[in-house]
Amino acid sequence: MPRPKTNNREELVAIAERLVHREGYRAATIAKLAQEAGIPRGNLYYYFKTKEEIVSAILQGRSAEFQSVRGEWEAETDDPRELLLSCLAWLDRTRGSLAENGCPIGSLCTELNKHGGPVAKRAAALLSESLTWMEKQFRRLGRSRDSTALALHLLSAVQGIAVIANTFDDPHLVEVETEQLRTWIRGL
Amino acid sequence: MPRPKTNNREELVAIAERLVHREGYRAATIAKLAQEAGIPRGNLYYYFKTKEEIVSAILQGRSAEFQSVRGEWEAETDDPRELLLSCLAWLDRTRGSLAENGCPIGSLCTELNKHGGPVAKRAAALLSESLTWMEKQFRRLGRSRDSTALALHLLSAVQGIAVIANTFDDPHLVEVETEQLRTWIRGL
DNA sequence: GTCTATACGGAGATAGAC
DNA sequence: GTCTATCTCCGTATAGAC
Repeated sequence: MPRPKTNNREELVAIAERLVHREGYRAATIAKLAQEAGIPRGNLYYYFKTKEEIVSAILQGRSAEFQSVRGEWEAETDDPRELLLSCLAWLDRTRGSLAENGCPIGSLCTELNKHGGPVAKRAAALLSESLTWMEKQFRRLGRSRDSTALALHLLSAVQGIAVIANTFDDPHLVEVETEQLRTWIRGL
Repeated sequence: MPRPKTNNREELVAIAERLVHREGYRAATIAKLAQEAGIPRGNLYYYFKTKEEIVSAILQGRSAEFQSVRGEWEAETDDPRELLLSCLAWLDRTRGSLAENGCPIGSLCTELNKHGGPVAKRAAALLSESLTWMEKQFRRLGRSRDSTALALHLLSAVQGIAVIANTFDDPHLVEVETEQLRTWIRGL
């Protein structure tokens, strides 16, 4: 019998998600995670065999989350231009978080690529999903010739402004850049 | 008498620069640095009191390096558009390094901002210098009204493509994005 | 399932001989 | 100036009582 299931694992992943976003993979230690969850260190190893397994669970959660968000946009409109603008609106709404801790995927990719290992590829796959989605919208906009390049430009801009806004700790920069990107998308 | 001065300190900074670029601040340990330099761990503390002091020296070096590079561009031309294109040419030339290890400044900013501390601000100052320089060129191009936004867009694009190319370990992506940015600059 | 105790390695940093 | 030895703390992970 599964029972009400206090499902601690999911709660732990949620806490780890925030912790890793705030401090990065290396700095987000097992000790800190256990402390924030209010459980002893050793207990975590009942749910996760290794630290990498935790980050793996986080990435899986993020992937589902983004898929869900894109699903919501697509439920509202079918127009590719509107979909890309929805993406920009989302970027603008998350500016506070971006300025405070950077992009939860991008900063993780940057860190994990230096550290190496198999998790790095899983993180990269998340960005790849975004890229593919954007590419599809540009194609549907009639830009099948340069859809790859346009998607690259957009994802690049999103990741770039996340780095800059985080570096200068200034959410307003996201607003400014979003407005420029909006104008660009509208003019295509 | 200063003497021929084997000036080990500068050599150590150069080695640390590469190590930190390759592995990041936290992963670039004193032990690895000492090993790559071929000296014992404890010896490093004769030249640098703390690890932060090493990164501080690296940042100082990078700042001088970028100033020097911009100086070279300005020695070749006075035209602001050409100067911005020089910047893009440099971006394109460094694509191998960017794909392999990311932007040496941007990735450091991302990491140090999470770790906090006074060095984070010194790293941010480096990006600020680039931003100011770009802004100046856009102003001289006759775009004084939106020079700040345009500079933000350019620096953002540079940082963004560095993240993406590094994530996918693909220098070609830098070429593609550079070409788009070139077209953008030419059309201004 | 939950917790305590601890193994074991590696981090930054210091003391002091040479 | 250079090197060895070592201190102290913290990292992941495990063993095993309850």
